Amino acid sequence: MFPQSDAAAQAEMPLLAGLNPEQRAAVTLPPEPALILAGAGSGKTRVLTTRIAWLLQTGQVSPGGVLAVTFTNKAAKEMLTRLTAMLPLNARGMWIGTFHGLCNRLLRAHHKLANLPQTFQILDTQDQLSAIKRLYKQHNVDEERFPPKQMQWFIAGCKEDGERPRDVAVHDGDARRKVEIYQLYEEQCQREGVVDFGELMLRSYELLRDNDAVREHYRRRFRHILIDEFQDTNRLQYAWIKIIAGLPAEGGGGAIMAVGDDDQSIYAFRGARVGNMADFVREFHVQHQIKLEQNYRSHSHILDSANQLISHNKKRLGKELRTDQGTGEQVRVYEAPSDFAEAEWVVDEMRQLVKGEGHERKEIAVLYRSNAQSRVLETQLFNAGVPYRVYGGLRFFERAEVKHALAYLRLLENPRDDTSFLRVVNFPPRGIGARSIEQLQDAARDAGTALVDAVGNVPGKAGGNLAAFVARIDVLREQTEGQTLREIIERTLDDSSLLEHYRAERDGADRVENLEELVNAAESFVTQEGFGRDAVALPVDETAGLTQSPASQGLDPNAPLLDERLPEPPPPVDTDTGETRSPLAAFLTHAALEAGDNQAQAGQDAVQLMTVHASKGLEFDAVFITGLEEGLFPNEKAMSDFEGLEEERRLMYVAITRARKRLYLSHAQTRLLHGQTRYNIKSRFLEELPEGSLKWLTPRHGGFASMMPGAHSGANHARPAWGNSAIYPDMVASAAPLPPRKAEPAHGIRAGIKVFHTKFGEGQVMAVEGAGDDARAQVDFPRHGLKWLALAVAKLTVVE
DNA sequence: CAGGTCCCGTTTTTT
DNA sequence: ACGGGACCTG
Repeated sequence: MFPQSDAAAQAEMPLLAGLNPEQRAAVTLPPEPALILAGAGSGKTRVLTTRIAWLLQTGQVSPGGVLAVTFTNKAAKEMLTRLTAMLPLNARGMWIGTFHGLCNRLLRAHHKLANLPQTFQILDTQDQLSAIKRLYKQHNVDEERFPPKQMQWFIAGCKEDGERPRDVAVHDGDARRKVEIYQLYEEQCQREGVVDFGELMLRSYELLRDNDAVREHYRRRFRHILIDEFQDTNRLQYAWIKIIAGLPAEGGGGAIMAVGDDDQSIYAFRGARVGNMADFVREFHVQHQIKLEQNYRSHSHILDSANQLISHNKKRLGKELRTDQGTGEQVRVYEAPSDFAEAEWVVDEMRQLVKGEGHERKEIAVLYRSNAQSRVLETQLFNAGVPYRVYGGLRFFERAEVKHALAYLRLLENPRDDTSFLRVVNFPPRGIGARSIEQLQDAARDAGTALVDAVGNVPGKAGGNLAAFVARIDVLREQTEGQTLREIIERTLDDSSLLEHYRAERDGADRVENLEELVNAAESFVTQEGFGRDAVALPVDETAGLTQSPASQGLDPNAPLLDERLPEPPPPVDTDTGETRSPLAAFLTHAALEAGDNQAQAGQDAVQLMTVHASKGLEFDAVFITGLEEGLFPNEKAMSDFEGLEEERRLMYVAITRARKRLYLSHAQTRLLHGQTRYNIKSRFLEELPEGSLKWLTPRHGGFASMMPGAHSGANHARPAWGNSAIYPDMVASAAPLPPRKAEPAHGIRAGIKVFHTKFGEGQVMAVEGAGDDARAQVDFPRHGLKWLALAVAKLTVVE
């Protein structure tokens, strides 16, 4: 699109220096729909940010015309950081954020049109569940019949499909009841002025769908839309993109760039639809598809392994990673007799990496399929005195004491937030028991009001206590009026007696610390997000600016002069979080949309432990992928269908591509799971790797089908001697003593052997668990698939 | 209201 | 095995 030669373009565009041809092509695509297939480690974020910088620098767009959407706050922050490092620019006008963050921004700006109070609060998953449970009590819903968790899943699913209660197809009585509950839940949320995560998306989608002026306004404004991790979008998110961009058929569908990798799609279980990629190409008439296949991360033994593994998937858009970095080391594979021994081995290897080869601990990661696997590893690391860090678990803003404090703060903003009301009405305890609360809830239901408004209807002592609580909040609200965020929070912690309560508690020290940390978090929020500087923005009026024609609005001061006039960014909301409200309100939104770090002891040079899912997007010099066993990885629960297995394989692909220089793969013959020893055979994924890129640290034998020699007849394993000595004579010395073990099961069914079933025919035993009458075996029948069979019932004969 | 007991679930997770 | 939540009792 530029007439200059490459060299000339580069001279003028230092931004483009150092990009490979595909990357440069992607960055400089014309303003038309495009799909970038970005392989792992191919410089995706760099392309995205350089694209934006290039568009700005060449004057094709002003900051206000950019909409960039990510999934996580981390990714959004990263994009913004890199962008501001590239170009000195005012990031204010840019809309870079997560789907939910941007939706929040839209809804705040147009709260009236969206039929929400400006102070609407956001329910996180916990809050949502408690809201549902509360609803159940009010309407006598049977928790047994409609488990709240399931209901929550149902509601989230409906919203992800864009369905309101009236849109849900009903086939039977149970379904009708579920939809009724969904309806009641919606009414409750509306009454209380709260929205859940799904609602943020759906409500803003509907806002755009139902208001022509608003929709047209944003379509005109956002001249360039970029979407990261497109393979992870769900149905509603894609619909949202379509409505904000406009399809070509509707005269829209201009410069929209979707970046993604179908091979790294690992979130189908939470609604992600890889199919959106193909739909996008079709519906936006995509003419530009670019594959980024040059990998800048890993050596080629590692990449070859990843490529070969993923080639076993049938459903792919097709892509192969390559590198200039040389072959590097082979992938090391280890078979351990037990999960315990596997963990020991991991720790030994790590010591060698750190002490012997001078690797930093934080450059070493141990990945596993499920969180339960971290335990053994942690024990070993702890005993060996190796500093480690586990990802996952409760995040800062999800901790009980922090949520209590936030509940008080939310009541200051919105007294009708019943979820928050109930959370703290008697916490710390102030003599308001279940009885009083019940009375209050009944009164509120009868009057059709929020709890706070029904307090006057509760007679006697209970009513007095409740009134005292409400008065306390009211006084706090008045007294903190106009104070800084820090002052508000400190005062709230004191006046609520939360601090006092935890200080008096025996094990309350951590909680007190977290509450103090909350003050710090608020403080850094204020400085980082610029509150206190110019937080008091214009009044929010969603019609302002929409009725006027763009031409009458003048130019964006940041916009370069172009022959084309750019519409001014929409008036009201435009700080980083889209807030125009008080710092407190902004902070509460921040807390709800960004739950904070979930890793302990940050900063220290520690080995990193995490699930494969959590590792996506990260990279390390050395990576251990542990527990490569059938049933665990690929996980049996994910393997009910073909799609499930392919997703597991993509998960393995993600895991492999985390490693820069060294990759270790391991599996254990036995593993303690849910208090029982399970006998697992090694993962099929190990068989799907290129033999030449692997280095077996333990003797290799047999294939997928022939595990555990010596186990193919019932007679052999009556021997209590746990049998590696026969198979791996060289391992006896090095292997750690095994933990005490129960005697061998008498039924003679063990993982790896072939059995015959009168109905299903011949099959292979994948796993055995339980003992005595409870013993069951998972058998893979060629014609019938995986089955769990109770050994006391099923007639299985061992096939020689 | 605290403190004990029973029972359930236990793949992956962000917002 | 183990932790969290619901439920019951003193």
